[in-house]
Amino acid sequence: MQIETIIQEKKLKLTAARKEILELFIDSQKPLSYDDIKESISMDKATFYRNISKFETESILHSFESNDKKRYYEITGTPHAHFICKECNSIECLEESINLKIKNHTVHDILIKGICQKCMG
Amino acid sequence: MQIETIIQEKKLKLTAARKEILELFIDSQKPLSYDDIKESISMDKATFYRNISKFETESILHSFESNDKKRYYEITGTPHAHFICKECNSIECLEESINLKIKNHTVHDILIKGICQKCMG
DNA sequence: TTATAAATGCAACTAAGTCGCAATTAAGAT
DNA sequence: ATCTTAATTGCGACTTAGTTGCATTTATAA
Ligand SMILES: [Mn+2]
Ligand SMILES: [Mn+2]
Ligand SMILES: [Zn+2]
Ligand SMILES: [Zn+2]
Repeated sequence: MQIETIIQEKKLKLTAARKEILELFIDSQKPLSYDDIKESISMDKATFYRNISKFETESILHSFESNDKKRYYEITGTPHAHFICKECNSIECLEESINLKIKNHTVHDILIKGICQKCMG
Repeated sequence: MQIETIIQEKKLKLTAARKEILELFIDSQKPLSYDDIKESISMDKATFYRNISKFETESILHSFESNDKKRYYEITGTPHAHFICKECNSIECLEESINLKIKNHTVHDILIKGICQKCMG
């Protein structure tokens, strides 16, 4: 996944901030919040959120609200559901695809909440 | 569903605020946020949230975070999934039960996000 | 190069929810 | 019926995630 290619395809300017953000998300195996990465990036949070916003409208990233009031972002790739632990707030990408249809509705995401293995003791 | 019975079973004090909150949630066909009902209640928001919190630990209510940064609460009854429209933020209770197991995880809730009938045009 | 629209940093702001504290009240004991 | 006391309440101040206005900077293409 080439950052320059992604940016050029969407006709966006390739800035240092955008490179930093995309590198982080491309390398990450799980969704990240601003809070997760604020120490690893050098831009202002306004810049972070404005770029995230643009990446979302361009479908480069997508996001969901977790249980902890934070929004989590990840690269748009193979669609998959997420498991959120209500106890430790950890998020797992579920690779096993869930086939789910609801008539008169278009399903985009599935979030499953419960207790993860660690927290079950 | 008798409010007095619910309160007494959990050994809570029956206050005016609690009556107001429970009446609203018992009558509602869908989950509600503080913002949805703040005009309909007479207590302070701190009182609302403290009572909601107590009701959640007593399993009288349960809640989830939607797409709009607000938390939604509903009476704990028959377990069911929720559909959240990403466009209009409306929430629907899905009565058709979804059978879903993930090994080494306890599933409590399922949130499905997408586009509702209204928003599909 | 230079022009210019887009992007950035900063600070001030918003909105949902939380907390400390003094005053009030529900409910059991007298 | 009144007293006692822990639980509950209202208020205001606070926290936290994210947003916005504006002056400055920068990526791109003419
Ligand atoms: Mn994922
Ligand atoms: Mn419901
Ligand atoms: Zn966990
Ligand atoms: Zn909708």
